[in-house]
Amino acid sequence: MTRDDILQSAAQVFRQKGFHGASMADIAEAVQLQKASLYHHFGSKQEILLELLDRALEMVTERMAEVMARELSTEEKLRQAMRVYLKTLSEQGDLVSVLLLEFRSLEPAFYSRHIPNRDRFERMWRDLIQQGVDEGAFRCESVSMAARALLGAMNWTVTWYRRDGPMTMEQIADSFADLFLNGLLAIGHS
Amino acid sequence: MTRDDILQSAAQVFRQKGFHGASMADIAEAVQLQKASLYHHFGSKQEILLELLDRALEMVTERMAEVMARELSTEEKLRQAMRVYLKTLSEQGDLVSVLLLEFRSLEPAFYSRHIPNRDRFERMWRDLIQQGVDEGAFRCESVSMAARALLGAMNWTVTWYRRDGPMTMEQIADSFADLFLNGLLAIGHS
DNA sequence: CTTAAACTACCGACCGTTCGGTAGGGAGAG
DNA sequence: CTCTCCCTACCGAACGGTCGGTAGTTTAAG
Repeated sequence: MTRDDILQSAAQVFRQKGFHGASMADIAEAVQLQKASLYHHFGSKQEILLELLDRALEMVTERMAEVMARELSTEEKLRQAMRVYLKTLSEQGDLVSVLLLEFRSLEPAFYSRHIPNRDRFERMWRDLIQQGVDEGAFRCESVSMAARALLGAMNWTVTWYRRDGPMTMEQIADSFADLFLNGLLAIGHS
Repeated sequence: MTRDDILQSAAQVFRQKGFHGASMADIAEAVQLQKASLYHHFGSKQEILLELLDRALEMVTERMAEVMARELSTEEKLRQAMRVYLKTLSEQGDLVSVLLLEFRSLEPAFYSRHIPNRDRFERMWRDLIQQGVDEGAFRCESVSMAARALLGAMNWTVTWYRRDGPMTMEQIADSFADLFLNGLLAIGHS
């Protein structure tokens, strides 16, 4: 059993039961180990959560940066960013769910160290939108509110998306992108 | 101490620590009672959560229905619905946070009884958007995806909104409404 | 022989919950 | 007016069980 195996099982258990609702015994059972054996690999339950959050955030940030570096129109970049992020959310559902839903369970010390990374990821989205506004491709009152609406809609999918549902994450991403780019109104705007 | 006092404090504690992270002793302390005394008013910790969720959902559904009944254009109705929902979210932050974030802590039996009410609330939003499409005022590929994007953006505010932040919930609501109605693109759509 | 990784056995603390009991305030009978 | 009875609200103490975490031992591979 490797560190990674434990993390993967822990993410699964945390997603199902929540951090406080899941016990070390639950994690141990999921990874087919005795509870005490977990402490050979990790110092504490908190440490498992912290590493999960770090890894998850690093992953989504990395993938986002990769999209940002592409040579594309801002509109297309936004579309692809949404597609990549939501695809990550479906492929690494356990990991990202923990990132989005359980980071409030971090102890204050770890929590405050986690926040800056989180902000960095959110800023990438703000910057992307801001770039569109600067170019004249986008138009919106508040860039930060637009970014938060966008991220909110996408993040919230962890609460209802099922892999065996009627739509794939790519379809959902395209649907969201159309909505955010064109809006609901049938007539063009002034 | 009334049942309501306990519920209010419980919502506050659940929001801060999560359902599983909060103990009956925490709730008792918040309402200045011994934890044994809580069992005079409620049968179990689960029962407190259940009643909180029921009340919260009933409240937002009621307010939403009130807006739906107004004689307005569909666009204006959507704007007002968003304003009312987000205002509720800021005024009853504890209650709605528990509704949105802790309902997964319900035991399966209660959970399945809760779901239909939840669906009923979400359907109101879908119906509102569908009405706009039928009238020709709105245009979107998938009504249910639009509703979920809308609700996701709004629900996610519980994770970042602070009452002492730079924007009021009304401003945020208007900002979100403009974004969802007009979209990001600067040029009119085809 | 060493060392990493797993085990069994256990700890004190805390969990949700229950129990027996009490303070105080009406309600009804005499 | 008072005595009895009951009721609501609450409390201190304790219950069985589970929690995160530790100590010490065995296993297995290099």
